[in-house]
Amino acid sequence: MIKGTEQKIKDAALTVFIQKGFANCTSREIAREAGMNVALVNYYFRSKSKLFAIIFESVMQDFLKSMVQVFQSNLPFREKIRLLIEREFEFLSQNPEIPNFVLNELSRNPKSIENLLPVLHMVTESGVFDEAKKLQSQGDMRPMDLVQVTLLIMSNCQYPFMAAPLMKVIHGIDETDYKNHLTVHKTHAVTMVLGYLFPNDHSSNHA
Amino acid sequence: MIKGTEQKIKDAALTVFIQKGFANCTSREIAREAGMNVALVNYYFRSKSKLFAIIFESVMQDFLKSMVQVFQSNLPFREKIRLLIEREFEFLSQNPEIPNFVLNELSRNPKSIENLLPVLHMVTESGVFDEAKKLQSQGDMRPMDLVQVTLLIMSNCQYPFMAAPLMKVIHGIDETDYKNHLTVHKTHAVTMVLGYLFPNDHSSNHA
DNA sequence: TTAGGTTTTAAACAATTGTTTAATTGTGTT
DNA sequence: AACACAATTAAACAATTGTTTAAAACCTAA
Repeated sequence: MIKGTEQKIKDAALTVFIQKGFANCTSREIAREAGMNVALVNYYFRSKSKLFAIIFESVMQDFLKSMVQVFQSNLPFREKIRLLIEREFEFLSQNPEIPNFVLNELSRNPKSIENLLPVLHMVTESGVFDEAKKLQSQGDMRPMDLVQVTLLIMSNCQYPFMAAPLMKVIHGIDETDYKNHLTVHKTHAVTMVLGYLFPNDHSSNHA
Repeated sequence: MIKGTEQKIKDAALTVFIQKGFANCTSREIAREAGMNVALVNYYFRSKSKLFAIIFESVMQDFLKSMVQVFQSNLPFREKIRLLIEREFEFLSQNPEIPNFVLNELSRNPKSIENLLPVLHMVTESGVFDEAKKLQSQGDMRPMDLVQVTLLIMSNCQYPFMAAPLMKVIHGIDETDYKNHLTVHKTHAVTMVLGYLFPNDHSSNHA
């Protein structure tokens, strides 16, 4: 299939923005990556900032919608968490720079998330939070604030990908080695998080 | 005490670099923060890059030396881990932007860590890794690669601070609320990680 | 074919960047 | 006081930035 000019620019922008961040790249760099003139980028997207906003929002939408999809499934809560973690590892294996990209932008410009509030509400409205609270009141899940639950899950999924350069140099290993460690790490993350959230269920507490 | 010009520049650079990153700030911004002329910054540090390198290395040294200090103590291994996590939370409470700062720079310029290899070796030479391996062979610690152990610890310490802007917007809470969640989260991190690393020791497995 | 429009380009714009120059101020020594 | 040297500044430099302009190339329909 042939890609139109607009899509070519979006693809190039995604590549460059994610790799170098907003401030650390130039309009001309994006144009070059897309194989065209600088002016044409602005002809389609008015400005570097507007182009960035579009890319950022599309990345966030993909990310959040994948989460919501898991939450809306009719799996038991415990399996939702497991699936969420496994999916996250899969996704991040192919897009390891996305967490950094998102967090950087949010700290650079906290308002950038405003247009995404509707998508964010889909998470709340999916009912996962209520589901968790119910399990907690039944004693089937460790009682703790859901902010902590979110943190436990995302910490153990996202950080290992974000910290790749640091880990490689600390342990003196290369890219391939580290990727192998990451696939192993997925099972640890699943076992540990589930084991902590559901301390009464010993079916998969110990590897 | 009176601060000399050179130190004033370093302080200003630390503030600005950490807050905005290398690419997203200007030499003039640093000079203004230090209350002086742009040329004076270069008079003392030759260039923006050289100044950044100095700041980066000093931040990393503080960070790593604090780790080594824990490792060199004569606490039992389990307590070293606990102390490490607690110290990390303390440190990050007052310097929450440092992980982002470090990881960004490492991905922007992987060579920036080269001058720090000697300090990095202090971690290896502290003997923690051997200590862990010994405990594992004795069956006192869950058998797993030490890369994974490092990851488990750092994920659950650093990510919660890095993801503050994202978490605040996902759960619709403000800075104060989130800080409270972070202090609670420390106990979860300690309990979960220790419980996972030492599954046979039930003394503090369940909160 | 040609007229009217869209798409693409080269060139220019003003603003900002990191860095340097040359002059000014300050400080301490003789 | 006069000199020498360090510290500080204002001004300028060339390069790069995001953005705009005006012309060229392309397309489509009559």
